Amino acid sequence: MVEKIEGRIPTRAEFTRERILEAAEIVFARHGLNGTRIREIADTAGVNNATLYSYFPSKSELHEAVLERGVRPLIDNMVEFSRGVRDMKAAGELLRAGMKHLSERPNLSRLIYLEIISEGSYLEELSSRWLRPLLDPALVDLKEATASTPWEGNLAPLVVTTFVQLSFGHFALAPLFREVIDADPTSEEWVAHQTKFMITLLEQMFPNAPEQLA
Amino acid sequence: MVEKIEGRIPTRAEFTRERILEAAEIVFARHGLNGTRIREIADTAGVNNATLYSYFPSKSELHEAVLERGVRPLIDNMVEFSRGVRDMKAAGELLRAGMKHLSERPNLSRLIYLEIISEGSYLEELSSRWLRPLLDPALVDLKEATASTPWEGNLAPLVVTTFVQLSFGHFALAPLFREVIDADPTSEEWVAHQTKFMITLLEQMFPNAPEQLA
Amino acid sequence: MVEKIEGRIPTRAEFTRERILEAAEIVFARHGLNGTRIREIADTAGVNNATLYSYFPSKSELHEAVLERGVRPLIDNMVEFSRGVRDMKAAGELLRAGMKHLSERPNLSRLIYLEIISEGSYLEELSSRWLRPLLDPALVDLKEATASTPWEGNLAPLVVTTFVQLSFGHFALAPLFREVIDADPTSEEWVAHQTKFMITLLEQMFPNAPEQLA
Amino acid sequence: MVEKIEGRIPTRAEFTRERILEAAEIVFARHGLNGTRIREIADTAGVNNATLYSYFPSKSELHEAVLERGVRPLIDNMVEFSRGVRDMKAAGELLRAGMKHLSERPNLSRLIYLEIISEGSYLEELSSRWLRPLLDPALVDLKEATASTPWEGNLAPLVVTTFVQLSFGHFALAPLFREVIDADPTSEEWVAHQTKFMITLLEQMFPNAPEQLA
DNA sequence: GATGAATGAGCCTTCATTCAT
DNA sequence: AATGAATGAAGGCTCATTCAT
Repeated sequence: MVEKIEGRIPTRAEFTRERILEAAEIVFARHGLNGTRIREIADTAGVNNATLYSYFPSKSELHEAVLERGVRPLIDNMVEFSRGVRDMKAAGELLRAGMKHLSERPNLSRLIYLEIISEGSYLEELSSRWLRPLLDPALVDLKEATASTPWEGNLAPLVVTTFVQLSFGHFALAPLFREVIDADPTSEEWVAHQTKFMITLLEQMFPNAPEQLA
Repeated sequence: MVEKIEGRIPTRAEFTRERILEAAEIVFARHGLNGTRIREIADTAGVNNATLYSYFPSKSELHEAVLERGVRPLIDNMVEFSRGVRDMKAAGELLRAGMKHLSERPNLSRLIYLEIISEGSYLEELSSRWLRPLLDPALVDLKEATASTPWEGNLAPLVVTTFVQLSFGHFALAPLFREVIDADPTSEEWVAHQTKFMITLLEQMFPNAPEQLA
Repeated sequence: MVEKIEGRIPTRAEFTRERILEAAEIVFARHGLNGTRIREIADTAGVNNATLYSYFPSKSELHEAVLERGVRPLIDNMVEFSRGVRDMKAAGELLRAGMKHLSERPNLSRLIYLEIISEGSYLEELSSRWLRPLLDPALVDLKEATASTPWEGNLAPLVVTTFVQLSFGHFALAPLFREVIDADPTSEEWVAHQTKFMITLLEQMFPNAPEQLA
Repeated sequence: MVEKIEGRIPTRAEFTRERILEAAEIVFARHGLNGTRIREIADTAGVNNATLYSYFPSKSELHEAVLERGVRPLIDNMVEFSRGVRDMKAAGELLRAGMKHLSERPNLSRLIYLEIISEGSYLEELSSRWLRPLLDPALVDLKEATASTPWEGNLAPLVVTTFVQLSFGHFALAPLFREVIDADPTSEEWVAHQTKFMITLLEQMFPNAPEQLA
C-alpha cells in the first residue's frame, strides 16, 4: 500500500490513502495519539472528516498503520544486519542506513518517542519486532567486543541504548537542538554531522575492534 | 517530594496542592498536555474534579506549574556550573547532580521530552532559561577542549546534545530500555551504571583534559 | 427583618442578613434567577459564599425573599387604596406613592419584570396578591368612569395595564430610556417628570371625572 | 416564519438552521442569555446538542443572531418612517405595523426587554440602530407638536417612551396581563384592542394635530 | 469515492451546596 | 457567626464516529 507497486499507476483510492497516512504521520508526531484531533489530520490531508473512515476504521488503527509504515523498513534493516556479518563496518552501515531512513521520515522518531514515553500499545511491538532482533545478537557480540574495555560488564547494553538515542533522539529532539546548533538538525548537513559523530564515537569506544570503518 | 518549609506544618491547602502537583506530574508525563484528562489527575490525587480548579486556574497552567517545579532545580544546577570553574571535574559533578535530580523525579524527563517533541509553549523557556545558560559558556570551553580531537569544529556542539540525551533520555525512554537491560533503568543500580557510563564516555572523549575525574 | 425595629440596635446577624438581601436585589435584578451566580451576590455583600447559606436555604428562596421584601409595601398600598374612597385623587396618590417606593428601590421594577417575562414561580403571587386586589375594584370603577369615553368597553382594563407599565417600566427600562432623555430616568428630577406625565395623562383620559387632582 | 427565498427549496441545512433560530427565540425569551441552557434549545429544536454548534459558534452568537433577525424588520420600519412624511397618520401606521410585526413574533418583545433589563451587549445596538433613528427626528416633531399642550417641555420625550412601552410591553408582560383581561393579550383580538387603544390615546394626546388618523 | 449533516459520549470548567473548623 | 475547603451535578463546547446522499 505504501510502497507503490512499480509500473502501476496508483488508483485514486491508493492516492488518497497515502495522503491520509502522510498527514497522520505529521499530526500524530506532534500531538500523540490522544492529543491528536481527527479533524486536523483530515484538514492536513485535504479530505473530508468522514472520508478518513472509509480507509481506516478508527483513530487508533490509523495511528498503528502510521507507525507500522514507518517502522517496518527499520526492522528490515535490523534483521538484515543481525543475519549478516556483524563487524564494525556492518554496524557503521547500519547506523548510516538508519540515519538515512530517519532523515527521510523526520516525524518517525517523534512518533516512536511518543509511543515509548506514553507506553502506548505499540511499544511491545517495537520491542519484540525491532529492538530484540537487534539486541539479542548484539549483546553476544558486545560481550566479546567490550571485553577489557571500560564498557565491559553491565555497561555493555548501554552502548546499544546510547546509539539508539543518538540516532532517534537527534530527530525527535530537533526542536530543542535547533537552539543548540543554531541550525536545523534535520537538514542534510547536520544529519551528516550527526552520522559522522556517531561513527567516530563508535570507533573511539572500540579502538581495537578487528575491522575499522572507513 | 513536598518541599516542606522547615519548622512549619503545611496547611491542608498546601498539602492538597502538593498532592495535585504530584499526581499531575505522573499523568502529564504519560499523556502530555493535550492527551491528559483532568479527571485522571483528580482521581490520582484523590480529590474531586472541581477541587483542582480552586488551586490552578486551568489545565495548561497546572501543566506549566508542574514543569516549572521540576525544571527549576535543574536550572539552578546549570547556572551554578556555568558560573564556577568549568573543568572536567565540574562537568562530571554536573552530570552526577543532574542524574540524581532526575532519578528523584523520574517523570520529569518524560515531561520535558513531550514538551520538546510537541513543541509546547514551555519549549522556549526550556531553551532560554536552561539550555542556553549551560550552552553558551560550554561552547567556548568546548572549542578549546575539542581542539585537535575528533570532535573539533562542527561536531563540538553535538557533544552537548549527546550528554543531554544520555541523561534525560535514560529516564524518558525507560519503558523501552527496560527491555534492553531486563531491569528497571530508573532503579538506583542502573542509574548508577548510566552515570558511570556517561562519565567514562566523557573521559574517553577528552583523554587529554587537564583534570581527570576520579 | 427589613424594617428595623425602632429603638433596637440590629444584631450582627440582622445586619448581615440585610446586606445579603440588598446585594441579592441588585444582582437578581440584572441577571434573573437562573442567570445569577451565588458567588456574585456573596461578593457584592462582602461575605463568604457559605455564609449566605446560614441565612437562606437556597438560591431560589433567597430570590423569593428579595421579591417579597420589595413587593409587600406595594401590596400594602394597593390594599389601602382598594379599601378607601377610590376617586381620581386617590388614584393620583396611589401613583405618587407607587413611584416613590419604586424610586427608592430602583431594582424592584426590574426584578418584577424579569419575573413576569420568565413566568417565574412568583408570578402567581404577584397576580393574586397584588394585581387582583387592585384590579377587581378598579374594574368596577372603570366601567363607570369610562362610560361614554373612548375607553369604554374592552379598552377599559387596558387603562390599568397602561399605568402599570408607565410606572414600573419607567424604572425597568431605564437603561434604554437613558438614551432617549439623555439623563438618568431614575434621578429624582426625571421620576418627578414621569409622575407628572402619568397624572396629566390620567386627567386627560378622564376629563369629566368628578374630582380632579390638584 | 422561515423567510423562504422565493423559488428555491431550502436545503436541509437551511431548514435546520431555521428550526434552531425558532427554538432559540422561544427559550431565550423566557430565560435570557445567561439563564438559558443550550440543551433546552436543542431539545426544543429537536436536534442534538452538538448540531447546534455547527450552525452557530457559541451561545451568545446564537443569541445575537436571534435578536438581529427579530429586530431588523423593526429597524427597517423605523427608518422608513423617519425618512417619510411624519404626520399623525404616519405615526399611526408605524404603530400598526409595529404591532403587527410584534404579534407575529410574540417572543421578540420579551427578548428585547430582557436585553434592556440586563443591560446586555446588544443594548447599544438597539439604541443606536433602532431607537435613535426613530427618536432624533421625532424629537424635532414633538417639540412642535407638543407646543401649548400639557406635554411640552421635558415631558415631550416621555411621549416616545410611553408608546414604546405600550407596544412592546403589551407582549412582554403578557403573562401578567393575561390575568388582568382574562384573555390572551397576544391573541388577534386583544392585539387589535391594544392597537386601537394606542391610536386613540395618540389622538387624545394631540387633539390639534394637523392630520387626524382615520 | 467523497461528503454534508448529525449525534452520543466525553472534556474542561463552573456552579450551588455542604461540612469541618 | 463566619469561612476555607471540598464536591456532585450540571453547563458549554468538542470530538470521534456514523449515515444518508
